[in-house]
Amino acid sequence: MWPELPSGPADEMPELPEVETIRRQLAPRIQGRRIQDAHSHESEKFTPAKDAIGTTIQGLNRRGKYLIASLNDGRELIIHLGMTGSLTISPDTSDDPYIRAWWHLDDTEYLAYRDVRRFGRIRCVPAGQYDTIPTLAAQGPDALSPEFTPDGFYQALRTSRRRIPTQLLSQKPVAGVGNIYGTEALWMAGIHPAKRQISRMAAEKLHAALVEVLRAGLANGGTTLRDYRNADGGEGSHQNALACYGRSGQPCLRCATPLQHRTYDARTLTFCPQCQPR
DNA sequence: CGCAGCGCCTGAAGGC
DNA sequence: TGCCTTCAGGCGCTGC
Repeated sequence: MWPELPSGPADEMPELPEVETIRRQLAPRIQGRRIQDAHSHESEKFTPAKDAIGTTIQGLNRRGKYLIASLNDGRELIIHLGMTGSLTISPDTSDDPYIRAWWHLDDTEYLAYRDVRRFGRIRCVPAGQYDTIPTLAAQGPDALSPEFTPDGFYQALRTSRRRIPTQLLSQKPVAGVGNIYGTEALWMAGIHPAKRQISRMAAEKLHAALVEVLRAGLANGGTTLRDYRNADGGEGSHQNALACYGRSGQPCLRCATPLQHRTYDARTLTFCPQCQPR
């Protein structure tokens, strides 16, 4: 018998590969469509969904984990999926109690936002005006953009004395990374999650690992451990490719040492004590 | 201005 | 069986 996994099946949150998968599926289906009507949960996290009524969607972009729909009146509809958010297109509004918002497109279909835990949020702002969305305004280059460079990444990591995983989750050195892909990249790069400073060479390895693991996650359509579904309701398959996240107690795929997990800054990090020395 | 600490949420899982 | 507690965690906000 393997030792127990960390309590319960791990949750997952939509990170860059999951959000980009959804974006690619939705973009051609909502572009050019008019939002005839909209509805939302009463929470102020979601009521801005209704601010987009009467506009036409011109395109759907993404920055980090934020989906950004450009509207024809110069504003943008911004959607963050939080931990359990999903977006699907359906011919009608269902009685699903976890639908927190929907937009009626051209009197034909509905774009539905489902979020069990309500950690996501929706905003409607003048294009590019993100001062009321602090994480979006302050986040670093998107991990799959050309602006994400090894040198810029190293310099960004140098400016903070927080632990490396905490810096990654802040979205400041790079945008789009969450606990799953961050854990995988740290394992790939051989960096212990308690570290606060790393060398230029280690930063370059981590940069390459992040790009590699996020591209792999995207190629696999995202990671579905429990909640994540893409815009067609389908599951990703990258959970089958995870080498470290959720594998505490199981042997490291490189050196067979049992992986360990520990809480740093209120987040569970799994790592190999042999391959990721302090 | 960086950052620590807290709150938001709910279902799942463990304890008794 | 069922009630109660704990856990998970991205991000916004507050205050040091």
